[in-house]
Amino acid sequence: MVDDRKLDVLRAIVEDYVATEEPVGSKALVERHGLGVSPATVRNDMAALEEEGYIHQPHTSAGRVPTDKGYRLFVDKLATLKPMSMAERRAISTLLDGAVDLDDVVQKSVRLLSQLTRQVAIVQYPSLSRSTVRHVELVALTPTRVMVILILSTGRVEQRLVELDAELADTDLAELRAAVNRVSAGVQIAAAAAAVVDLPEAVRPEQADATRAIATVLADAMSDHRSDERVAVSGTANLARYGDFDTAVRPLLEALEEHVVLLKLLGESGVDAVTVRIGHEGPYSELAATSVVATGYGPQEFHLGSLGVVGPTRMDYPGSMAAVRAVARYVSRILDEGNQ
Amino acid sequence: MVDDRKLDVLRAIVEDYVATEEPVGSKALVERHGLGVSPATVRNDMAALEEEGYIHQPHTSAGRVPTDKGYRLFVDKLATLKPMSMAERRAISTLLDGAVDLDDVVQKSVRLLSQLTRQVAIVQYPSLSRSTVRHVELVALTPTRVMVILILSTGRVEQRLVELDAELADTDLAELRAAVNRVSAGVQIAAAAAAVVDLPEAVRPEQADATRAIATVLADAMSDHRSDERVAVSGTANLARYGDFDTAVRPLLEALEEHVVLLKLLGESGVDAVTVRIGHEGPYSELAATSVVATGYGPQEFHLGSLGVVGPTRMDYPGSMAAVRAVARYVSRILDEGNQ
DNA sequence: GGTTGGCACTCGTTCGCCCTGAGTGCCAAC
DNA sequence: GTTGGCACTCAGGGCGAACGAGTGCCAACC
Repeated sequence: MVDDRKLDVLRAIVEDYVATEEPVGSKALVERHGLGVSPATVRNDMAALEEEGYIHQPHTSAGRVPTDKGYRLFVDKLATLKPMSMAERRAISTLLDGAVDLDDVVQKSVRLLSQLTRQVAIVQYPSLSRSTVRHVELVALTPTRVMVILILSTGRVEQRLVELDAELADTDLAELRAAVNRVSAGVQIAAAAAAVVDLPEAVRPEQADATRAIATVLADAMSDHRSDERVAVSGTANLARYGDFDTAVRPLLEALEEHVVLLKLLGESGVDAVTVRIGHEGPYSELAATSVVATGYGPQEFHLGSLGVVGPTRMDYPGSMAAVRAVARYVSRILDEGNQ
Repeated sequence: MVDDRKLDVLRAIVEDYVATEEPVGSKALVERHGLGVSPATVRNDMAALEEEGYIHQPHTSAGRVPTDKGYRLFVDKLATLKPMSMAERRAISTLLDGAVDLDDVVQKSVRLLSQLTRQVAIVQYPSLSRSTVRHVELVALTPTRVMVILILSTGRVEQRLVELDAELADTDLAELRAAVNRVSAGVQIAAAAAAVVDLPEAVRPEQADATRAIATVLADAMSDHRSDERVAVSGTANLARYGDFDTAVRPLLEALEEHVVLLKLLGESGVDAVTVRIGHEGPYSELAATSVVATGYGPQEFHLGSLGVVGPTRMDYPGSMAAVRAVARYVSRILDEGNQ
């Protein structure tokens, strides 16, 4: 049975442990929080909490430390989001409003998030596969060299260089450009890729070769999942505050190099729903000492990407959750504005 | 006086210390390197080397450790570049030949460099300010919304969105596009920016407003030094091998977050000239324990950007220098090919 | 029945101690 | 100039004692 006071005790333990990084004992607990009961009572509660697996004693003569299960209960039942201070809100909006392009938005958000939370922040670039094609531009750099530029609804731009076997007249290029845009503008990227590869059959024979070359590259760019894996990371210096280097910092540093791993960590939480993954709950056993606080972002509740922070299980969940949500909302808003 | 044998002794000390991370004594030295003299002789030389400041004794009963000055002498006089193995060469060329665009080249090189050297690798994106304009594309997304795309000689693409006060006809846009390209194609970016701002006066009055808006944005993008500061970093996990966390790892992690700092670290060594900055020789006193091995890259000896590695002063200089040079050459070659 | 104060007990941490051994500097001999 | 010998230094490791934070349990209390 977990009654109210036991929850209070758990909350106090989590808060103290997060603040001090040291196992917390019954006496310190009643002193620092106005629990209104004696240390002995708290000890009884602690024994019960330990029995049920919410806290744990590193060794007999030490205080208690929350377990992953304990943090989970804390997050689910106890954590009320810390409201962002006015100054913080202002910092977010002025910083992000000044962003000039998509890259800039991502860079600035990730930086901001790491500063707000003093954790490692991760922001995924808006997913390529979920966006639609806004425009395709073909630019002849030389008569046999065409730069293909793909502009997506998110503001993302991809470019590729194509070498042609034969020269392509400007008028042909213009025709081709029109044709490509006809079948792909406004269309989801995967569908556009499919439509584009069918193009060569629809054009005049003398354009077929060039069209085929360009269509191939374009389809390739549209289905290039490499760019789906782009993420920005900031705040690795905050890892320096970690206690145990080998079990906590090193695996995390390694994970941060692997963008695929990062994306899996972030997961796919819905827009406006902050997900918390605590220690072993995550997919990687090496990261059993780290937690992830993440959420999705995108205009109109449409999931375009994820962002979040990673840190030690012993982290400030309420604060991180609030910051993650606040930044995600601003990013969503900005993407929305750029898109109208 | 530093004679040949003393240099041999210094080289042996550096090599052993780099390998073992422990102060090296006279006995171990004669055993592991065929110096052909007795430990006592080596001790005399060591005393002399210490006198002259090339090596240093952490405490009385310990072996010797090279000083920054010692590493400097080692690098200047002693380090012959370790030739890359055939396998390494092949890895470099196959990896980098597979790169699809500029971003990809940079990402892959930085990754490669960190793997080859097992250090933190840094690659600066080709400098915006040194490139020329290859093409400017104007795309009307809506009648009052124009996407400006700037394609540079390095393959870099910048894009900006412009909102117009009034609608702009397609024919006007085409005219404007032609005019912009006329004054800026092939021109160094700073000059192009200047030329573009003069455009509004050359066009028909009814286009002037739109032209002005577009020219402003374009000039802004051309002179945007923010993007000059872009760098890619990889291999931070290698920091985990560092000994002292607080004096070595933390300041470096912090520096890695500050791209401006990184660029200053990389410096501006000439293409094909590998520069080594050892410990305190660098501009930041907090980074007194780290060295930088860097070089410039760019086609035809033309400096477009820098790349290099940072690591502890106790690092494998010959290996790092060779890897840095090899990667820089490949990158230069690729940029050159893309440009012909 | 839950709460409290008291008390014996546990055990990780810290400190001081000694010892060991790697490495040195110096000197006399070659 | 090189070498072997030798006394000296001193960081690091191992050991044991003292310390103290924190506990569990029990009897008393409300």
